[in-house]
Formats: sequence, C-alpha cells, structure tokens
Amino acid sequence: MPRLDETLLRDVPPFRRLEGPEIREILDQALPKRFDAGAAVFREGHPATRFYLLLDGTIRVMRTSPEGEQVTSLHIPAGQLFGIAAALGRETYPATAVCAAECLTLSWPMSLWHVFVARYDGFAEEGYKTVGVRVAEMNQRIMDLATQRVEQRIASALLRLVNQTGRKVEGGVEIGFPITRQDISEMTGSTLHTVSRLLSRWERDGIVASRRKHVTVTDPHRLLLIAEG
Amino acid sequence: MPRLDETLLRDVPPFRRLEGPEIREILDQALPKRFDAGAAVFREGHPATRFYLLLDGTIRVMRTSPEGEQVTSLHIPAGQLFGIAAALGRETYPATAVCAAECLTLSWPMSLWHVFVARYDGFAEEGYKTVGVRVAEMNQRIMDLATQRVEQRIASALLRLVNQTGRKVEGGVEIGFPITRQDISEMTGSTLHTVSRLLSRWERDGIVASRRKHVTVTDPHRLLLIAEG
DNA sequence: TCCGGAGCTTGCGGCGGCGCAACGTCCGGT
DNA sequence: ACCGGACGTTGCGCCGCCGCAAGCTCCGGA
Repeated sequence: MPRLDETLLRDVPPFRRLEGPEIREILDQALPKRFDAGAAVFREGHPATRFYLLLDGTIRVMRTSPEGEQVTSLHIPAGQLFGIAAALGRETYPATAVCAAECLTLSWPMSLWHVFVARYDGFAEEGYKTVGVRVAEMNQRIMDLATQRVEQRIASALLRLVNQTGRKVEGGVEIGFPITRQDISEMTGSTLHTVSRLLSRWERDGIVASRRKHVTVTDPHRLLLIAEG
Repeated sequence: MPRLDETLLRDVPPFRRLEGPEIREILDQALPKRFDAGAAVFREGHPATRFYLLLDGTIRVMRTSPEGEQVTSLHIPAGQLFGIAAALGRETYPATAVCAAECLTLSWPMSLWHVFVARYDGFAEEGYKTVGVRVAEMNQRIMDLATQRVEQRIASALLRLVNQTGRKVEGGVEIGFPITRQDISEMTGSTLHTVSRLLSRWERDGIVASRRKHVTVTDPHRLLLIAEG
C-alpha cells in the first residue's frame, strides 16, 4: 500500500498546527476507505470502534425513530472529524452516518483518540470545538422545530446546506450532493409532499431551481427573508 | 468564610474517584453561591468565565429565538456539572441557565477546567460523559419534535421530568420543582393552551394531578402508553 | 429500445393544534 | 382583608400541514 500523501491533512483544522513528521505519524496509522453513495459508515448503537475524518463527500447523520421514521440530525462537510464518540465519553455511536454522495474517509482506532489528544498540540481543542459546533447546530434545530413553521424550516435547511456544501453554478449556488425531497423532509420534520409543493412554488417565484436530486438556490436573499418569516 | 464540607462532593459523579486531599483542594478553590428561583446563573452569548456544579435545585437551560420566543433545551438535576463551555471549545455560553427553583451551586474559573482535566483521575471522562448525555438528550428532542405529535411530546416531557427530579408523594410521583403550563409548552414546542387542555383531560382520566405550579403523575404507565402513541 | 422503479407533482379532504377571547382561581403584598 | 397580578381553563373558528390518491418524468439496466 502506498503511503498517504501529507497534503491530505495539511489544511484540515484538527491537524493544522502540526508539523510534517507528526502528520506522517498520524497518516501511517490511518485507514483510508471509499464508500458508495447511500452506504453507512457506522450505525446507531453499534460499538464505537473507530473515529473518522471525511476527506471528500458529505455525511448525513441520521437516527431512526421507534416507529421506523428517519430523522436527519445534521450534515457533515468534507474536512471534518466525525464518529468521535470518545469525545462524548460514549462506547457506542449515537447516530448512523450515511454517505450522501461518494465519500472518502480516513479512520483510526478509537483508542488513539486519547493518544492524539495528549500528544498533538491543538488536536484536543479542535476536536472539542467540533463537538461544540455540532451542539450549537443541534440547539438551533431544536429552536427551529419548536418555533418555526415548515416553510421557514425548509428555507433555513436549504440555506444551511448551500453554505456548508454549495458550489457556484450559472444562475446560483447548488447544493453539493444529491438530495431528494424525501431527504429534505427528513431534515425538517415534514413530508415529501409539502417539500415538493414549496419547491414548486419557489421555482415559479424564481427563488430556487431544481432537477431530480439537484437543488440550486438562485435567490438566496429572498430565501433568507422566508427563513426569517 | 468557613471551609466547605467535603461530603458535598463525595457522591457527585465528576469527583467520585477522588480522595480526601484532592477534594479538599478542589473545594478550596470553589465559589459557593445561592440563587433565587427564576434567577439566571449565566446568559446565552456571554463570556464563559466560570463552570458550575449544581448542589441543589434544578436548572432550566433556555434559548431565546430572534422573535423573542423562549425554548427550553433541557433540565439539569442536582449533582451535575453545567456551564462547561470549555468542554465544547467555546468562549461563550451557548444557552441561558435559569433556576427553576432555589439553587445552590459551586463554581470555578473556566481556566481551571483544563487543570482539573489534566490533574484529577476520571474528571475528564465524567465531564465528557456529561456532554455525551446532553447531546443524546438533544438528539432525542430533535427526534420527538420531528416525528411525534404534541400530545406524545408533552407526555414524554412529563415522564422525563419525573424520572430526573421526581419525588414520591401520596398517590404518585411529583415533579421536583415548580412548573407552569407555559414552562411545559416551552419544553415541547407547543402553547400553554394546548398543555392546559391536555392536563385537564389527563386529570379527568386519572393519569395526572396538578395544582398551580405542581404536577404529579399518578399513572406513569398510561402516560407512557400515550408517549409511545 | 423498452421496461420498471425511483423520484417528483398536484388536487382534495380532514384535522390537530394554534390564536383569540373571556372568565375563573389562587397567592402574595401592604 | 383586600386587591392586583400571575396562573389556569375552556369554547370557538381557522388554517397549515398531512395523508391519500393518481399520474407524470426521468434514468438505468437488460
């Protein structure tokens, strides 16, 4: 197996403060892996044996209700750590990580988490900061679900995805991975019908454009106005 | 100022593994404080200068939406750490901590967090475990808000409060702090009217009993059936 | 090239829960 | 003992959103 290239980690926040030899050390212990779109990296409730870095793609963090309904907690863009159960003092993964598109990951045995934290400058801080950002995001979702109407929640969700993963295309910014009406409904506590109706209306109004599995925001400003009520 | 009694920390999880001298050391750096019901210990967005241990009472963790609506994220029972922004790599508190009843706290400068983590066996683990439990609880709330109807959410909320803070009284288990219909509505993303109507119905059905600011669950089993749909 | 299935759209009817409004009740302060 | 305010209850009407149903479009595989 060829050695992994050091540039992989150079610009990734958790490792940003490290020097070449340290990065080499970390890479030599990493297990690279490719996942197809739709594949699960790990599942809710399973033993948390490894933690991951997402090199490319987008991860969808999901949970399943007792009745079998899917709920998406958040999306993780490339460059971030995930599955870091050790940072939460947990022995099992709290949610399922599904690839929204083809994904490339590095992973390490969970036992190395504490080693990395002790050994590498800034790693602990960045790791816990990642947790903090996720917590803030979850808090925001709770607020939205509790106080906003569906229309506002869907507008917010689209804006968040565009900010996290968007790429410029002609006429707007496109969400950086394939996404269905059903997916959006699972992010917003809604139904695919309602999402479809709203996207149709917004398309008529020139706010978004969408093809099957692709959504482009063409007028972010007006979408923001909707999100804010 | 008299020295604080060591038994204060003996049975509190974050300090459970420590010996007398270590507990002495920690207590000598602690600032004890009493808060009236309704008082804020710290506020959302303010600099996170200290972290806290709740000795007695119940803390309500709240956020305010841009439109001024209050949302309660979770309740913290006695014996737990809170305001541990450092564990999330944050410089400001992510939410407001309000006393649901009279509260007694100990607190330490946030700079000591990293000292405690490095110095005291088990402290880091317990601290991050606390974060993990809160994250799990938030995840659960997101799921509930996204998939359950108001009736189920209110039933779940009552059961959770009873489990966390309940005390046996004749005829049932009473929630361990004063709580209004408005409070419950802010926990469940509902309105005080809906909560009132449901509590009235459940009271007729013999599932709960309530007086002003007091709620007793008299038939937890049936309430659980409602919570599960 | 055809077929099947996944994804998307749209109309219609129903209803859960909200908002308003009005009124009751309990408690604490002076 | 009284009064004011916070807390709680309940009826009514409305509407946002869901659930069902039917049909369309697009894409990939044999």
